[in-house]
Amino acid sequence: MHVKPLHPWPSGVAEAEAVQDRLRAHVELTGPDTFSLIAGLDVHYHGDEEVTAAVVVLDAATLAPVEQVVAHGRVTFPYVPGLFAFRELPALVDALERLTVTPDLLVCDGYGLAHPRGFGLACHLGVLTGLPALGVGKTPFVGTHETPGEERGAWTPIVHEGVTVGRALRTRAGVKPVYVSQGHRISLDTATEQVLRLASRYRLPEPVRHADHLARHPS
DNA sequence: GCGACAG
DNA sequence: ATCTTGTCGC
Repeated sequence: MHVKPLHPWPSGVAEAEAVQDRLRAHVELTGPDTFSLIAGLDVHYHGDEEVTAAVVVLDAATLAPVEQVVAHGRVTFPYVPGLFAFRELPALVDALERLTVTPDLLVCDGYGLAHPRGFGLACHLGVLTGLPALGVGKTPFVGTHETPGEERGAWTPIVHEGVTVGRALRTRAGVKPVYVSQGHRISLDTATEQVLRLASRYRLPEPVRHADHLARHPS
């Protein structure tokens, strides 16, 4: 599939923040509410600079894998909370460009709107591909939230600067919640619904689990 | 001012 | 992210 070029690529923190501030205007918070091909994305780190990015596309109805691709690369950007996307984006875009099918939803490992400047990895990937995208985080990042109820499906809003930017969602009874936020072309209700549907067996959505496995054990 | 801070 | 064993539970 085609992905918009990453250029201009920032060389430092200030430039990276400026890129986020500029691209944020392109984010759309509404979109389709059903999907047929769902992609999970993840990156695995080896040593200091080497990374493997993996994308796994699942049939939305059966969750059967349709296509799997990996891309190897080197990380150039330092880890700065809020600029995390600049570490993983090049390898993830390489992997996406190797797909022969075009998914209609990207499930990203990280945040979308729930980000210091409202433009996390899921927003960035959504804008570059033009596809609906959502982010699933494993630990709280920005904003405040109450602990959701212990039952599967329970959720509470994540509020940042007076605005709801995501939800803490319990995907399995008695297991730590996950943190869902919109990336691009999706409503918060639809993002929540998809994550809950994709995470009935495990805490994290199946597409992300498949991608994580593939990135660790490329075949 | 200081610490905390997606992966 | 990663460095790491056993253990509890389905």
